Amino acid sequence: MMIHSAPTQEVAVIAQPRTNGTTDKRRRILEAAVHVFAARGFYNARVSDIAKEAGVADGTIYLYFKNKDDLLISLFEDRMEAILGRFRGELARVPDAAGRLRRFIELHLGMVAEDPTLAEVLTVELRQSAKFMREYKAPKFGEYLDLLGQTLELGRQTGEFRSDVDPAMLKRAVFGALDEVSMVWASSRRRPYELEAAAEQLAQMCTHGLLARDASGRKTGESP
Amino acid sequence: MMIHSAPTQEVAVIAQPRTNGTTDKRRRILEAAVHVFAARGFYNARVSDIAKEAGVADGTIYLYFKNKDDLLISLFEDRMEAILGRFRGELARVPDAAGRLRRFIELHLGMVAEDPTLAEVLTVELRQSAKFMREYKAPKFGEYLDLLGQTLELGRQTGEFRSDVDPAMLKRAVFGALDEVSMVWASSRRRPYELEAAAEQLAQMCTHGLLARDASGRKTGESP
Amino acid sequence: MMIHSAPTQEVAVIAQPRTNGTTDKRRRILEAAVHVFAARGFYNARVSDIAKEAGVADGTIYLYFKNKDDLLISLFEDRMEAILGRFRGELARVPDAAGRLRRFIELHLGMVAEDPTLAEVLTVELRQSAKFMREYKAPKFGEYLDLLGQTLELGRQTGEFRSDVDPAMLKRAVFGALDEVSMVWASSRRRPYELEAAAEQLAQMCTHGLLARDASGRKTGESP
Amino acid sequence: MMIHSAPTQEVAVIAQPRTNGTTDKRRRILEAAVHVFAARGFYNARVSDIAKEAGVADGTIYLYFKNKDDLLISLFEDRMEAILGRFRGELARVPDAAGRLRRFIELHLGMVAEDPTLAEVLTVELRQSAKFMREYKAPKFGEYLDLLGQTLELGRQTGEFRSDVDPAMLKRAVFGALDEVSMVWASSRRRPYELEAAAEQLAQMCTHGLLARDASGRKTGESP
DNA sequence: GATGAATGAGCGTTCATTCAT
DNA sequence: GATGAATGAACGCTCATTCAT
Repeated sequence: MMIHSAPTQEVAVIAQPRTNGTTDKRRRILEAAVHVFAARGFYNARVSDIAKEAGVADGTIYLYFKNKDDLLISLFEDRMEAILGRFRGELARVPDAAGRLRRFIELHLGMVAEDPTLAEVLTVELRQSAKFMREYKAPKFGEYLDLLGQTLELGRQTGEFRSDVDPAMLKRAVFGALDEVSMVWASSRRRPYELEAAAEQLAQMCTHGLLARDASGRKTGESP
Repeated sequence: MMIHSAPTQEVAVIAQPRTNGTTDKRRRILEAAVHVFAARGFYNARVSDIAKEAGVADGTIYLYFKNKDDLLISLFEDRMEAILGRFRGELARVPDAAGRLRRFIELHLGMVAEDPTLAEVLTVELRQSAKFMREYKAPKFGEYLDLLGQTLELGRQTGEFRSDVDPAMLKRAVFGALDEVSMVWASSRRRPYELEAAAEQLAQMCTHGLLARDASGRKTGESP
Repeated sequence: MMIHSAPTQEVAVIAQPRTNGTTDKRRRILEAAVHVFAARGFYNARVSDIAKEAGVADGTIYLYFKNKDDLLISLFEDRMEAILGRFRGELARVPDAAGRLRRFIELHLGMVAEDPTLAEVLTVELRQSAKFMREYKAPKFGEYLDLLGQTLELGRQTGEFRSDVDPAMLKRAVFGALDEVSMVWASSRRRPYELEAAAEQLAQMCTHGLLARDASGRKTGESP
Repeated sequence: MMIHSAPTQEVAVIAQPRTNGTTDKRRRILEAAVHVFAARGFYNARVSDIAKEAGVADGTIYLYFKNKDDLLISLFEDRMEAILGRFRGELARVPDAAGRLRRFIELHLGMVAEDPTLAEVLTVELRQSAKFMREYKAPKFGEYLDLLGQTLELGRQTGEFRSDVDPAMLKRAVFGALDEVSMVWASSRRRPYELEAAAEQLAQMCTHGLLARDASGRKTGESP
């Protein structure tokens, strides 16, 4: 298994082809926002703190983002964009649903291990955003969830998973499990468990728990 | 299965022995806080809104709670107290670990079905609290998680569950799954799935996924 | 002539029948706003300056007024209310249009002489308000202008004034003349002319200029 | 009478002898400033809006004007310069004071009819400027007023007007009347009166109201 | 000269908390 | 205990102005 999943190829090849000033400043602000939001939470984070950490003036932030809310949203979309790209590539390599589910779990927790700070923000602040901006639909996050949903649906249709699995609900359940495990790990100073081991256990639980047939080939009981 | 799990005994027996004014006012404030926090989120909720909804003056809130943070914390502790009592009673009736796990899942989602508003607050705002009050340890919430942890540990020790299950991590995973499923259900105007069905599926996934032996009695592979 | 037109009756009798706290604080804020707006202009006036001058906290202003704009508007309406009351009473005592026009001029300039600071604000800031709040209709100011308009219309209908006078336009002209004369007088440290003399001259110009017949009883030329 | 007083000669003769870039850019900025100040008012106008409308960069404005205030001041001086030239030429053709006064009124309102946008700015924003820049003396505006003042003084000295007319005050009154009538006309979407008719009425009122003798040759009463 | 990205001082407004009644 | 008017610290955001290119 590969938790510290080294960014496979594209990242290794070229980091930032063109570092034009604009992109750079925007990137620095987002980077700073991750740290400050992680450290203080969205509501307690001061825009001026982010500016200071990014090494720009307060006003500069408003050249790149509409307001504080937009900064958080952009952060989500920006990071999710990259994550989605990587996940799609990785999942495509795995043919069976159970394998994909396992890979997803490994990738998710691998990502958390790589960048705990980002994980904290994506994990904790996403919830509030659902509250404080009723209108924000987090499209990228929807796509992320759908990677899970599609995997579950695939397994259901191929008969790999039980016919009664409800992807719309279970994608939330699996995500919720990963998210909580991630948050606890990322938030606590002294890491309470190994993420690699966690990935293995969660993969076991999720895949075994959903399989249509057990190891002996016997059909598992489906809900009536 | 029993999602709309009617409060079994204690609540029915002693409703409110003494309705002294003080307790009543405190209760009304907490009640109002649930609604306002659910509707607007902790940070966007104004103390004066809670006061208005509770039918008391703004200042009165500070007679019962130290500050806004304390109001949220007290809300957690207060509700968790009741929940813990009920859960402990219910779980004690089930002898085996798998059955207890299933019962916990049913109770948790049943609780959400009973009081979605409360679920929204407990579910969403708990996350932020971890952020905004580093010091707050949420003792009752720890006890709640431990009900899960003890069940998992029980199963592990009796050999019902695989020997490698890590209760400290898995209690988080199970809780995360329940929490996310609850939040989505409680937050969306039109309920995206049935909570009863969700309980059944989650119980299946969690119990089957953790069992030491499959239905044929064969040992399931444990992680090396 | 009576420029320093002593407030005839009502004001002399009872100033403020009930000085309840609320009214008092609101009054002090409005009073302070007059001074600060007069001294610095609406846009350069800081809300905190007004608060300081009123002897209240910044936030207190927002208990009585929606925002800074509303403070200016309320100031207009409040002062105009009182002015309208006085003017209506005074004008009713004069039967002929020319006399009323003269009395209006005397009252207007008398008011300026009494409270130059208020005059400065009413005079200068009213213009901008028309600009910066397109929606604000300044109803009381409309009534004030109509006192002039009605006087002109009266004179036109009784034949006292020429039949071609256009009250809608001329009320603006007369007001504009008074306003400009007032503003210059109130704004300049060393008063450039006597307001009493100005009132006499303006009254002469306006009444003679509008009369249907000159002193010899001959009809004055009307515009074709 | 000639309200739509076509720019008599000079403008037709020399349009723009040299369109060197510098002058052109300055001109475009002033032009844009007129529109933006008229549309939003001085304080609500953003320098960047003016730059955009002028088709130049924000910084360019500061190559031609010291700051935003200076832009407004320069606008006044620039436009007044042209206006003064035209007015002086026109007034010189009229020998008697009453005729000149009438001509001034016609020219002023004619100017407003020609360029209402400019009128709005000159009219409304001039007031604030008196407030926000105590030091700005608006020399050209002073000259403009003096055209009126000199006319009144002329009439007084020749005995055409009553001997007690106070030019220093009355020039303000006449200007105020014209200004208010202009502002209302220029500001309201649907023009509330005809400017030509207004000019005629104001000319009547001002001249008749000031004449030393009425149509029958009888001396009008002077103030004691 | 021209640009426009960057700056940062400045201000309006909010709202948790206090305390005189 | 209960009130709610008053407080004032705190912060998001704007925009005139600068200056490196």
